[in-house]
Amino acid sequence: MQPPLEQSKTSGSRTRIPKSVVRRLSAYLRELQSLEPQGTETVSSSQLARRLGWTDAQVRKDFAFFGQFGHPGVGYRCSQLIGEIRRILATDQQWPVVLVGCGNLGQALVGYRGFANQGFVIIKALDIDPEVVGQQVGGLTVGSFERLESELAGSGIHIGIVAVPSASAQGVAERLVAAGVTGILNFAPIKLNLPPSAHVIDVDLAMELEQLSYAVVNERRND
Amino acid sequence: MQPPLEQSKTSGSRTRIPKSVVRRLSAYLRELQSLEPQGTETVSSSQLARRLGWTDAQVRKDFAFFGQFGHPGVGYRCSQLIGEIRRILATDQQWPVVLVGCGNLGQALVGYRGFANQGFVIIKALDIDPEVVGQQVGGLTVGSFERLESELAGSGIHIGIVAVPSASAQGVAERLVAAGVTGILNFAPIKLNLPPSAHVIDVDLAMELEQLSYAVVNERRND
DNA sequence: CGTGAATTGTGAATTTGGACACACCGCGAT
DNA sequence: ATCGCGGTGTGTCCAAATTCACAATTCACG
Repeated sequence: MQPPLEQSKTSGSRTRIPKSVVRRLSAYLRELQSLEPQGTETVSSSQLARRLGWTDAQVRKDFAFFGQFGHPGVGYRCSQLIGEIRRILATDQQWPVVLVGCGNLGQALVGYRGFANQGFVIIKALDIDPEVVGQQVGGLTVGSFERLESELAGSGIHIGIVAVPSASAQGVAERLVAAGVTGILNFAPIKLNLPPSAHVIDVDLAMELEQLSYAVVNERRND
Repeated sequence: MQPPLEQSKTSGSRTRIPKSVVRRLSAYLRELQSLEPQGTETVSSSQLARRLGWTDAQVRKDFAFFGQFGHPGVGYRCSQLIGEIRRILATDQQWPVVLVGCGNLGQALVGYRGFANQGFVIIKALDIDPEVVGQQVGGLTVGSFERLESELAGSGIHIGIVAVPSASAQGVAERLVAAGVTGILNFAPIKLNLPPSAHVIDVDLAMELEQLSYAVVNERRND
């Protein structure tokens, strides 16, 4: 039994938090956000679990990583829990985001309502193509990627979205990181090679379809 | 030691295959596809591992689920391995796909080159909005979702993409399943409730950004 | 044709993440 | 005020997945 040094869950719990837990946190948040407008005041771990297809213990364990949000005998108060999760995910603040690449996908992302709902606002859209620079996309004027550094100066932007062709993605990402972006959402189907200070999340849509085709062909009860 | 009953890895290995393995298979495929054009004939498990940030043992174990594709002392022949993986993922064939929802995102998806590269072709684009039905989107004429069943009749479509607002997603998905679609790529940020015969993969873009904001705020060495 | 270097495939060990079960806690009803 | 029910937080256990380590195999080269 170690002495209870600085291990009080409620503040800075230093037990490494698995990626999968943080991922589920987002899922809980979505579920709560769809529950609250229906007038649901409180929700129990087993209700949440049933809706998401997991176990109640899982739900409670996940929350326990970050503190004690529940009320024994009652469950979790939706609005409070939403607040807690947003605080954990750091979406209780607005995140300005830069988008690089205003092709089909990029343009769609600028107009995507789901981002703003969760606190992410694309405030800069950049492209390398002179034909595109200067045009209006969803209320934004496309800036020049070549002037990235000056475009970002003082903007407080730490998150960037890469929606450029595979061939350009690595270079774009490096330049973003050099300009102070530490989180990158990458839509190019290649593995970015960046310093460990940079956080990358890949969204490979073809990969998702591959998972589907595999699942469809191998009809089994293993989901 | 059990007798070698129908367990010859090479054909129908009946050891349940973890989802995560199939996911990595897609990643290997991308990496190989970017390697081959560079003239790389063979690749070793440790090379692949280094590029993807995993361990060599992991790479070999993953492949071992499906058979023995390697050549001791040599490694894996890229073109052969690509073929094997595509066969496993069932992307050695063309998959016709139906898209429902031709808003910003939907339109971008129709024009997305990455799909066709991996064998997925959106051959039907549908929408519920009479304003949109009949318009041209990336070479396709938008059809009416209301006529879903007749649109899909005899098309051999088993994969559908749901790119509609959250409120309509559940209904759309149910109707797709009823029309014979067994694999659904869902962009709506809600949990679809479907019979277990249906395979669903969720792509929640705001969730991905949440993972990023969490990572950016909690700068740790835990990725 | 034999030897050495390289690399696979895989059993064993280790780590990680998830399920179970239960003590404890509040609230509501009587 | 007390009792019982519903529900959380968590120690313990179990399963799954990752890493380790090594025998077996192939190719290159002399």
